[in-house]
Amino acid sequence: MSLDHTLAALADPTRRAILQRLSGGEARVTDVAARFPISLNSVSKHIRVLERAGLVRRRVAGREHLLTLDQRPLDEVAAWVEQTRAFWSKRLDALEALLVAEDDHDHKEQP
Amino acid sequence: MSLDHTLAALADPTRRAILQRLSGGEARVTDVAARFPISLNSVSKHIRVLERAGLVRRRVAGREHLLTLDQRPLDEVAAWVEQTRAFWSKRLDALEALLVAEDDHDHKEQP
DNA sequence: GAGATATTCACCCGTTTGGGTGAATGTTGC
DNA sequence: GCAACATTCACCCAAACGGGTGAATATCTC
Repeated sequence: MSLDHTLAALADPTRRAILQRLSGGEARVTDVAARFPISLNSVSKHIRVLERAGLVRRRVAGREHLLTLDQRPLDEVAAWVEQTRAFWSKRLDALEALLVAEDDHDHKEQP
Repeated sequence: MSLDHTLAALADPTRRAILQRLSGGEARVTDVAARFPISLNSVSKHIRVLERAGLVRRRVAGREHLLTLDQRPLDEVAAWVEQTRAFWSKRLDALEALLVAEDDHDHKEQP
């Protein structure tokens, strides 16, 4: 499972901002870097992390590297989160049901 | 926004496994640690990371620390992922629509 | 009070991370 | 061919991470 790489990549605000920038369309490394106060080199490293996580794909055209998003790792994250959330909710619902049942019981005990 | 802490906490497989363990109900630190090949001390550190992210709450009862889940940070992650996914999809749908429109145009050009 | 139990605190260690700089590589355009 | 451009490579640095050990603290139990 590549959840590790994906979640780690998403855990950095600069990288999330890069993804947001790319959601506006294909862009070069330099274009992406222009919006950040850090060096082009650091942005390049962040992009590589996003690439390793599969969130960004690179198309080399001459001296330019065009970057686009890949949604699939995000789909995996969504699937994991929803599955986990559903499981936790079920537990909490069961607990609540149990408490309500006990409450009903109490009401019956006190006419 | 605490997305940073939450995503970083979730990016580690041991920590996700701890959460899974806790989804089975309240447990002590030692109980949680029993399932992992690493030291109790390391598990304790992972638990603290999960606490800092708000995913786990601790209730001290005498010498025992009882741990429970808190779903809210996971809800935040779900909200961010779904919002981002929706935005990306919209872009991709728009792109596809554009391509389809061009395709239609082509068809009209070739009777 | 003494010993066992549960947990954290204070360190040590090797690796990764996020930032930086300067040089190297490859491409474009004149 | 040469200068400008786009990007990465190869380093440096401080901080954080994930693991470990041993000691300290607090609580329970006898």
